[in-house]
Amino acid sequence: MGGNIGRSWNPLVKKLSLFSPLSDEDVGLLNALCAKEERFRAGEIIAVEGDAPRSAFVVTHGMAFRYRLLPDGRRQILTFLIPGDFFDLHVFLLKTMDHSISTIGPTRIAPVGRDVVIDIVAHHPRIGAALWWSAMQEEAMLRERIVALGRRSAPSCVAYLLCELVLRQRVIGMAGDHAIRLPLTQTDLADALGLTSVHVDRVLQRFRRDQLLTLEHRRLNLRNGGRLEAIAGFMPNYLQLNRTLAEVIRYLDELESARAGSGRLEDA
Amino acid sequence: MGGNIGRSWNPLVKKLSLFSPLSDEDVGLLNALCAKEERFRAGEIIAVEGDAPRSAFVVTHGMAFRYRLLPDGRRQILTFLIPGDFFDLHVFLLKTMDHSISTIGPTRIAPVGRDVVIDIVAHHPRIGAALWWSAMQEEAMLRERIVALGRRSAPSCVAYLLCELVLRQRVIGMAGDHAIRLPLTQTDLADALGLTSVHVDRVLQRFRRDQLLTLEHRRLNLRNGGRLEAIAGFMPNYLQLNRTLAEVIRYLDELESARAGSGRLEDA
DNA sequence: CGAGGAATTGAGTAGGTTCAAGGCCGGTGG
DNA sequence: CCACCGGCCTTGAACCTACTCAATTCCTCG
Repeated sequence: MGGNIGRSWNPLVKKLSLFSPLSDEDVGLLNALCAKEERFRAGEIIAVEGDAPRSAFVVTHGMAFRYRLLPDGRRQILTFLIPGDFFDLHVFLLKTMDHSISTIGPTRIAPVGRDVVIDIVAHHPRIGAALWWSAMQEEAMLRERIVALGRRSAPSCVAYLLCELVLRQRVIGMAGDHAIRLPLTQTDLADALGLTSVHVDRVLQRFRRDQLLTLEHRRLNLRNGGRLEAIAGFMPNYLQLNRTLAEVIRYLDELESARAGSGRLEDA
Repeated sequence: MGGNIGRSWNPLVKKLSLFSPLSDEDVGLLNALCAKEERFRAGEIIAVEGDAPRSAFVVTHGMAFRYRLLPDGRRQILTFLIPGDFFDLHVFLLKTMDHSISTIGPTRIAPVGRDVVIDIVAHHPRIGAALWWSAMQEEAMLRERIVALGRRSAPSCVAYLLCELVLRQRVIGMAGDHAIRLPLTQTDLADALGLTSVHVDRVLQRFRRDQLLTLEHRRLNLRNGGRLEAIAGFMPNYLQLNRTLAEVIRYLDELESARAGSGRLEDA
């Protein structure tokens, strides 16, 4: 599955491979990137709203989330970041962060300087394409969240978020078929879904009563994933996990030829 | 007001200039792009969820929106697209649309083929950078919407959306200080904010009673914009309209040198 | 073993929905 | 120019989902 150079399993490689066929060199580079990880303890704030962004990041272990705090102290969690997520690539374009980032449990994150990003995109088009695809995926998740917050009931929202987290962890090989790590507190779930922790609790209780899932020791066990997806109205296609190799290759070839023709290529 | 080729005012140029200093050649190219516009009548569907995306687009006149329909017929509007918005640049990366796009009033949109996009990015780094920045801006708007839907009251939501639309139109020179075109129906607003048209109506009535705004002939008049922003908790910084020339230039120079050094550059 | 955050419970409340009906345009055709 | 039509806005009353507040229990970690 993921492995390579050393002996290590690398969620970033695993994720990007889904989209783009990576060369051994590519894989080596990604492993090297992830090797320079920094450790953060639980609940540590990595980036603060208003700061200038410093670098891009790759999550290698643990979990983090983007969030905004409102003046009255309420919090809205925007996205969860799990191992394999390579984010804030646009670091040099934005002047200030419009949100903060914090860890959930103990987490390891590898900062990636802008020069490295530039090098990757310049010399490793397959990684570049895969990163771009992964940014599209994150944007699609934002849209999906808007649909959930806007038009779904609380049970449906909760179910949807759990389904998304399960699928994302499955993709990077971190999920058994029926269980994932879920270090989230009910308050975290609530803040991600625009609900109250009290209400999230009641929803989860009902899910348990209905034999849909169990939660214990920071693990989520799915007892009836199908039914949960039905409640969520979960349509995983928005994660765009259905790429075919042929198309990717064709795209990359186009990149190459355009590059030969002139100079640079690729972009948002 | 709308014209093109020759001497005309171009909302795309206006918008991108905010970020990146464009050469005359750049401007010419953008004008040419916008000249090949197609006309759509009110309520016409431009792209359907599930389809393969065909090309990128620039809105030149009118207004459109991205949306999703749920199985039960409910609708969630994701973003509004106004003149100057250049969107779906990632067209070649995604296999299927995860949402649909439709016009509101009569609207003109210029399709931009992938080869043109590639050419722009390859030969016009300033436009490329500006487009990338504009994509970041769209993503920031998605995040802001999540915050609104998740943690703000209905009046606050409505006020926020109006403030955003006013500011966006102002940026492209389509707003007087106190009035903008607003061809949206109350149902549209409701579907964008996860509310009911009935409730949106009551909120707007209250705004009018409080002398905050008036709505007539598809125009929104602000009577007390400051107070409206206060109700919205509107912090326009997320639109990243505060770039300074120096930074942009520095970034572009880096693009140039990296390009010289190798081949391509730039990316998601 | 103790402490503090997290989960749970209950009762009362409120913001927003639902349903249904009526009124107001603006556009269209005679 | 007027009458008609359909979509949109407006209104009211009943309802319900999810919130608030506060107290209690449960865990987990030190």
